Amino acid sequence: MIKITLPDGSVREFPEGVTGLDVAKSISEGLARNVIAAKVDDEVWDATRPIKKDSRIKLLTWDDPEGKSTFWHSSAHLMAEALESLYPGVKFGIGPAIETGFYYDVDFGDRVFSQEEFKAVEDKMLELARQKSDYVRKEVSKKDAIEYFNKKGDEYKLDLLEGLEDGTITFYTQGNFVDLCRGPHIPNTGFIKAVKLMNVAGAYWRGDEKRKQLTRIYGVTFPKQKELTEYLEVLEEAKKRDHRKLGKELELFAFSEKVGMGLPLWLPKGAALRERLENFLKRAQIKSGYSPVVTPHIGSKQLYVTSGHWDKYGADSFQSIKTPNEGEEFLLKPMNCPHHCEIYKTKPRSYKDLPLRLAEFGTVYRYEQSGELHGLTRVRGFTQDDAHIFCRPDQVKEEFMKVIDLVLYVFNALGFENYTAQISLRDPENKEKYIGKDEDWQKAEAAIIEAATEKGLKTVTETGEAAFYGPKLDFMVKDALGRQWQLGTIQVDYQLPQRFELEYIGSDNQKHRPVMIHRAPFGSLERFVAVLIEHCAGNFPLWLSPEQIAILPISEKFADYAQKVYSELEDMDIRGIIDHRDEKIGRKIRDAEVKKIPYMLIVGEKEKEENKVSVRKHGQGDIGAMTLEEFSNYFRKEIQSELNKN
RNA sequence: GCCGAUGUAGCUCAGGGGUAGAGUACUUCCUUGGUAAGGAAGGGGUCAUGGGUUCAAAUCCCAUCAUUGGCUCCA
Repeated sequence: MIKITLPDGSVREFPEGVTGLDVAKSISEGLARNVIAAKVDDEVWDATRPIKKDSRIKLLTWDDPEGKSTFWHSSAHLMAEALESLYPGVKFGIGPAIETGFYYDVDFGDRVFSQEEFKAVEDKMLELARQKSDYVRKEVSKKDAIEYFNKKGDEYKLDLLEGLEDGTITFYTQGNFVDLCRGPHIPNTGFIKAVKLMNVAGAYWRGDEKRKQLTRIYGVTFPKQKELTEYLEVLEEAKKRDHRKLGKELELFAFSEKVGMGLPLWLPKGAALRERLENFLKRAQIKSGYSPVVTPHIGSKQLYVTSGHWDKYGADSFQSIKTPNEGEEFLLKPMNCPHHCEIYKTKPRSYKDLPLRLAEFGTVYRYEQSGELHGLTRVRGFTQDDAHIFCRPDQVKEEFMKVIDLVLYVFNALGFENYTAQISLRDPENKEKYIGKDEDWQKAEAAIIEAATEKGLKTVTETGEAAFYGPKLDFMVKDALGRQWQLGTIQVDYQLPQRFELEYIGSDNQKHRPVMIHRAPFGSLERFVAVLIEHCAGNFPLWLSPEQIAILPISEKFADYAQKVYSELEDMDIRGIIDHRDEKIGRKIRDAEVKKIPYMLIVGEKEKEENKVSVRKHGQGDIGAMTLEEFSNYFRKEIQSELNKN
């Protein structure tokens, strides 16, 4: 007999070789039907795998994240089985579960697999699922495994096997499909009730550009049809929030083939929004001791040779601008830091001058690969809300924490609550990818981790994601379709000050080297606006709305009064439009609602007489008549509360 | 950059080897209407661009460009 400890702490005895499923059955039949896998001493196991020693176990169902991922991983196998039966001879790469769903990388040989064939594969998967084939785990020797895949002719599995130790290799079989797999899996295919293939894409084998490109098929499955339907509805909703769609509908920005790909054009309404964001941050930065500066859009090539960027990115950038003079070369600036370093150098600095915080909304240009461009989130020309803090080494942590405060202030004012802070450290295995001394890296990494911990940020740490000159902390936010984007960033840099030979005179009257902190709370205005659009589904906070009010005269008889209201509001710094069209009020209201204008002011006979406006709030309806004075107070109060959230 | 998909009116899209369609927006006229679409008429497209096949191409084929889903990349 062995002792099994359940999550509630209770201990039960079972014969050796008991399975998670057996344990579930001993609790209730209902639970047993829903058990997908079992967590045995922190490792997820098949629910049907015998347990041989005393263990803690937790039964996993669809409601557990690990249950879902097991379910989807098994679904990937099911899809592979379907593909193998429909397209004999296909070869398989890897087929993991992902955040929602799964994919499998498949080599179809010369055949092109397209979305047209999804239906057939889905049907086959459901047919196979209905057979309720068990997922059977089998330990195999490396020799036998190699022999099996040699015979099958699957070079990808053979490649994977090379990296595996003999004695740790397992196969899983369901129906006619055998796969090299660590597991775990759901008990049988019958759990899978709803199947939807999402899309196909190319993916390099092992993520290596130089290797063969496989066809990656994405799918998602559910234990109930209803859950699939709900999931698809959520996706539909997300599409409605897509900033590319809303940006066009709300006339915020546009792209032009003639201007060039990845170069956004800000339309009047988008520009208004952007300017408000800029002013908001500028004010906050002045309060926090930043000094605004302005630098040109190009810089001599020598500037970037000094900074090290030329070496690192020169070949993959917009190429240099030549002048009529022989040998004179300039680059469109891809970042503002080198310019700011030169500002630092314009005069000798004392330790008493530090920290020096130079801020600039600097527009930069980067040659992103064409396939990388994406709406406003990935463009070739964008404006960073950049600043560089030059400080003494002993000030790094404090400055870092102040920047975190500023970023959180911005996020709060705009209602971002779902973000994670990603700490990116260097990959200790690949030190040649980075410049600078080990000692500096260690100091910088420690400072970031400490600052983030002290501020109580929710963090994830990624090794190998650091910039080439230093570690960083990025604030990550998801877009409407669940794609993750980097917004604010804070980076510690010991390298540039060295390359530019920046110095300050310490209290000891000796020369010292300052540390530089790069930071951008928005990241880029472009990406920030994109994420903001999706975050609020185009219903911007009142203070940011490009058009805060729409004045809707009942008929053209009230055009004069409407104009008077408009001018008075303008004096109160409330902006908007008058709808002078020859349309009925119902129509004007509808159009203003569709344009997501926060307030509609309806003016007619009644209002003119009483010198009032009838106020209608977007998404809510009529909130009654007010004098302009009353409306203005109401309006200001709302803006106040928006900006003072927390 | 790579693999797949897409490109028809300002916008959303239907159609499809025999010379172009809807809704909406726009213009004009009628209507002066009180809280989410009043009525009528009209203008608007080298069917992304360049080649090829064909008596005939917007439609089929190829290339290019752009968009898009991913991959790789992201100072």
